[in-house]
Amino acid sequence: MNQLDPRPPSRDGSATQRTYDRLRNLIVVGELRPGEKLKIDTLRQRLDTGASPIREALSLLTSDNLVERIDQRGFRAAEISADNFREILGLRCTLEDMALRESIANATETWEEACVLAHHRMTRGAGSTEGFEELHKAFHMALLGNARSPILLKFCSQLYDLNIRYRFLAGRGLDYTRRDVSEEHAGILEAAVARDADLASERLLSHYRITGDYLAGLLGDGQIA
Amino acid sequence: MNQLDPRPPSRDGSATQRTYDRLRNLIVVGELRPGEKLKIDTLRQRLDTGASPIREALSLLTSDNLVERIDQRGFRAAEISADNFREILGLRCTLEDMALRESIANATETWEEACVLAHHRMTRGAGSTEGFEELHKAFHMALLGNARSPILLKFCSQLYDLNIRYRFLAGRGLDYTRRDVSEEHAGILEAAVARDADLASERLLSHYRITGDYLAGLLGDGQIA
DNA sequence: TTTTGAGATATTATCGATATTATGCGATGG
DNA sequence: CCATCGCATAATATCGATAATATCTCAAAA
Repeated sequence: MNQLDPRPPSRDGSATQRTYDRLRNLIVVGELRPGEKLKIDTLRQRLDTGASPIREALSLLTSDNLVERIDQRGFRAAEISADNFREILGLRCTLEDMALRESIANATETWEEACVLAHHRMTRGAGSTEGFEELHKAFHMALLGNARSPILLKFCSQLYDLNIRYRFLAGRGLDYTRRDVSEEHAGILEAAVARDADLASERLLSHYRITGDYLAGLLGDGQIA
Repeated sequence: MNQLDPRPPSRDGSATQRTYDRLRNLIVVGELRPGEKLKIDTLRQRLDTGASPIREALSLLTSDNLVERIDQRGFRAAEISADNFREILGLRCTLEDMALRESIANATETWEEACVLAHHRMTRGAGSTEGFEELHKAFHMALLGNARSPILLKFCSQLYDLNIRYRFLAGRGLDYTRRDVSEEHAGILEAAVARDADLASERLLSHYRITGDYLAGLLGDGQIA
């Protein structure tokens, strides 16, 4: 009877974790707008949970640069700016280049298969806009995942989220319908599987910069706010 | 024995902020050992505050990689390992190199003066082991401080703390009495003020690697645990 | 019209208590 | 004698309430 409880193991962990995930998602997809005040009580109602998990989740998101804590005046969703976006893009290119090379340097068959699998799932899920972003991130992280650098990977993951937030703010799917990203993804995967670090990195960075420059343009025009 | 904060009025009145600062310090200087269970109630007594600020501070420290949160079993001080240290050292070299070059590229007289000032204060404070580390970090951050990259600087600051923790665990002052670091600091400052990015970066990284290799050796021998 | 300040309101930060969950120990059955 | 189960204990995660703090309103004075 002890271990046979039907739900506890499968049921998601703590309320804090759930709240953290949900809040992060709300901010990343732009449902909580940049600069918006995040009132504890409002969120408490909206997510149907207590104040403690909310506060803890907001604290964690502060460290992810998705939320800003203001003196003693509570929290707000992080502001956006062209400078901020450029910094994210630049750091991402540097850090992912590093991670990708290290990942390829440690290449194993297991890793290779994980990449192929993640890519397959991503292409499969391309239909539903909803789950796609999750799979897209999974693919990119799978590429880097063989780097034995947990801290570096954490940085990359954080930067990924910060970056994708701008894409959502610009309107979802906006950039992905304008060119054939599938082609780019396939190219990156191919180079990685071939253990060609230089080529893979070049393709990866180009992949980022194309989207990045486009978004930077929108930001400059004030079309994202 | 256990010296209370030399600067107890941690500027902000928030109990959370105070608790965060104090806990971080306790972990960095090794008073809370790597892997040690961090029981809420014990800390609550020790720091004389409520459970909420403790939890919030621990959450923040989790994001700094100084504390690990275990499923539903609370928190513990982050473990240490040779791999972890090597990763920190490597990342630090890469990121600080980047930040330093950007900082120098944006060089202004104000920044230059801030660096000189920070250096002066550090040499002045070299006597008291207590305040020195604070000033030492301030000097290093001042060098990087002109880079217009808040996220990058935040990463550098985090990595600095993670790194210095290993130095404390090896015994404070251990490495700083073995060679003339003042000389190294002066050299870095000189190159930075002269706007010579290549030279400054070379000296900075060498500064890190000398200490780093030494500590890596200790870790390998199992002399740090 | 603009500025200033007191009171009222809203919101946060913090505390104390409870319920949930893990852990350790001892008894029971193989 | 060893392994397993269940109970007692301890610790955590969460909630509800309170105290501290900021913000807003609006009237009065310059």
